[in-house]
Amino acid sequence: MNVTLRQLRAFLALALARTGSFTLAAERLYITQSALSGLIKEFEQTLGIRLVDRSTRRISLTGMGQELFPLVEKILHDLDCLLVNVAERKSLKTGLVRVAAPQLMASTLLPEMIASYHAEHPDVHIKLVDSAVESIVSRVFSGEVDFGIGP
Amino acid sequence: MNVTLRQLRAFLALALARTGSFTLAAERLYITQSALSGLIKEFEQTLGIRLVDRSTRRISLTGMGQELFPLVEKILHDLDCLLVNVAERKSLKTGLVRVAAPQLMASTLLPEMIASYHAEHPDVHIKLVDSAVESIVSRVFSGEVDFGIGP
DNA sequence: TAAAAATACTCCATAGGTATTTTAT
DNA sequence: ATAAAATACCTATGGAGTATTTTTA
Repeated sequence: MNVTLRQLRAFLALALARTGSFTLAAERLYITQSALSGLIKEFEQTLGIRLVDRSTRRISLTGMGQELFPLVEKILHDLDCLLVNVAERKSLKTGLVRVAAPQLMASTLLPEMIASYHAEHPDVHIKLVDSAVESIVSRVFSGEVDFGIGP
Repeated sequence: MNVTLRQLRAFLALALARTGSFTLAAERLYITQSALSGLIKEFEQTLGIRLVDRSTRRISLTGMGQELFPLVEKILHDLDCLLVNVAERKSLKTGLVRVAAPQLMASTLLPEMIASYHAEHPDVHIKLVDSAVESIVSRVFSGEVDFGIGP
């Protein structure tokens, strides 16, 4: 058997559960005690070493379990950071950007710029708002547009 | 769907495959091209972003794929280090240790020491080799024992 | 047109749940 | 005696393979 992320997350939840209980840790993972028991058993078998001392009243990590805990925590933390990072970067590549510009500019310079930008970032939609020069700033401040272009 | 280690390893193998081919990368993972294709597809769907530009002649990572690559590599590297580490520590907690000692010591001091050590490390077996004082060193050098104790 | 990726489909392994048994206090 | 972990068993999901289709240089 190979180590899986599910096993690592199970171990981490168990190690973090200050209550020291399979049942409690399982609830936090939204799985049953039975499933958590199985995951920890798998993990221990894969490593070939016992990580948790069980008793019916309270559980605690073995020496090896305590050594492993911060390392596993770091790996999962790194992974979660990576996933969040991707999600954030992705959000920069999609969505809607609203631009206020004077009508002359909106009909001459901008279409070409928008077209080339669209080629690079096809999932970003751009909404052009024709504005009198003197109202551009107020539209930005009001939040009606994301930014404005003026002379 | 959740990210899995298999998906991460698949992505890493593909990114590392300088040949730029699903088929080749799949072989290194000892899975079929079909399975690798599925894993990458899953991974991309989970992240909601494309990581690999495919063509029938050559594949390459997208911008996001290139950013992700070193991060994924690090996480998997950390994990593999952790597993090796456990294996090494485990080997310190099992196995056989051979000790050469003079008969007097072997029958007086050592039994108690061995007993208390055994309580801590039940999987380490200790073999006592009675030796004349003058032969202890040579037994160590010959590799017949792991270490010797003498006056 | 040929080489490579994607897909359809099938089978089996495994994950997780429920119900029950075992264990330790 | 009781509370908690382990286990037995069942079902459903998913992973990987084979065979086929689609794609693009």
